[in-house]
Amino acid sequence: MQKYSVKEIIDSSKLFGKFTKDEKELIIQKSTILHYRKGESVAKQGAFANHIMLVVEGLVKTYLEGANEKNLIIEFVTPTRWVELASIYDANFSLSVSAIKDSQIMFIEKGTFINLITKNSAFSSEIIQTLIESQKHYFQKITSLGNKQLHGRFADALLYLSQEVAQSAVVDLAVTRKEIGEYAGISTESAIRLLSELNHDGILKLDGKVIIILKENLLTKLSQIG
Amino acid sequence: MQKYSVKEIIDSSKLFGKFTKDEKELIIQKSTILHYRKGESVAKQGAFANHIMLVVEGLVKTYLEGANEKNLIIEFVTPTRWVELASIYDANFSLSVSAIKDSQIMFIEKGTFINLITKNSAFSSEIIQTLIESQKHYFQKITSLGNKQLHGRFADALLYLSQEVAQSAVVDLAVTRKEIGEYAGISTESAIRLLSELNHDGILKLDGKVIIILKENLLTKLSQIG
DNA sequence: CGCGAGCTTGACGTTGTTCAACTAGAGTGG
DNA sequence: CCACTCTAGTTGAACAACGTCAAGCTCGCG
Repeated sequence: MQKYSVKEIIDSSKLFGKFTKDEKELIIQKSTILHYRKGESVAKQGAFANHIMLVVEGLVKTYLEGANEKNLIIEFVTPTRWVELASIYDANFSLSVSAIKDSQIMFIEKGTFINLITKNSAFSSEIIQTLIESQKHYFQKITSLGNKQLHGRFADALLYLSQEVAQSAVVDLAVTRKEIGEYAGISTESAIRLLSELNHDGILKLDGKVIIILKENLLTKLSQIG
Repeated sequence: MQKYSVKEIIDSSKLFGKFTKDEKELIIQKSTILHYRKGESVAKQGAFANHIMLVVEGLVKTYLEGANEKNLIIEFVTPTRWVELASIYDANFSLSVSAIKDSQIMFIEKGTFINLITKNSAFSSEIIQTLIESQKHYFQKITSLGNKQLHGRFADALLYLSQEVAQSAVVDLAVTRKEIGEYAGISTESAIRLLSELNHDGILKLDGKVIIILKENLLTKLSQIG
């Protein structure tokens, strides 16, 4: 796997396009990239947060740790996206984060980040827009969990994985059935049963961990019915 | 009910403390206060949004309209708080809003609001903080809906109503059992049954629509158990 | 080559919604 | 002011939806 440097990321990602040369230099000084193995924990819900995280390479999940050993996955984060932006103005992480594939995460020192927000209003507007974008995602999750049942929730999960994460009808992520269930808010067994049911009905095709969506419009219908 | 003027609100609420005299003057020119009767709709999910809303007096609810006629209440908003801040950078409302009590809502023209965010970095930081604060609320709702059952969800709802909305052990809002159910993500009948169960067990006391929390620590325990 | 994690399937039990019927109180029009 | 209606609240019973449990399988990794 290619190892990225902070400079490469800052020069290539449009997230940093609004910054001056000096500001970029500052970020480079105050940032570092760490490497995580598949399965490794990146951040722990409740832990002290003093950096802002950005996925540079790989795939991570963010999740809420429930009372009864049950996790609820909130998001699968791909490059190049912020992770747990809420930690900007929050001393502790609201979510846990762990790597699904081998991943590289860039950490920016929090004070520097806050400084940039204050100084650069174009950047702070972007952050606000990103937060609002996330908010819409949370509303979708709340709708899914709150007033849909099995089929609707599962369809939501598949549509999310395909459209938002894989950005393809071919969902070739290293995601387990358990994780699909934890994202959809259903049991692992239900996720498995639904997958094979939809496979059987020709709505999708299974090939090991790879899921190929064949009839997205039917999934959308399932999502709407609830 | 006292009728508020925009000027009174801007002079008295700390939300506007960071603005200069000129900025305040601008807001006054670009804002208006409207009155809503109990039950009236203030904003409709999906509708075009060109103002930012602030509850000045009364009580409103924000909710997601589900597929099968089921609403899911996201928040009960009291004075003086922003409603549906997401509409800053979103053309359409993500949520519906309606009045639970007779209410007064201040509407600020969106362009002006965006302008203030850009010009006044202290204000934009505050908006970011408010958005992050909401985010934590959404995570609580997701946890509640996603991995708790009846009792846990209901306890979450009561604790929210008492601690966040009423800010008192005496919950004297004009909220119906149906609305409590719609907040907790359970059926109206379940909400009723749980209320009378907890009443019977001495954990709370019912007096018509008024709910008095007697043993908050037990509710907290129920919430944790799930 | 063996072990464990992930996957799969069926049977069973629990949980909570839905349906139905009834009561009480608040609002409305004659 | 009274009758009427409609909404909110309440309770019990039946049923459907899903999670849980158990058992066996497969595949990849050490």
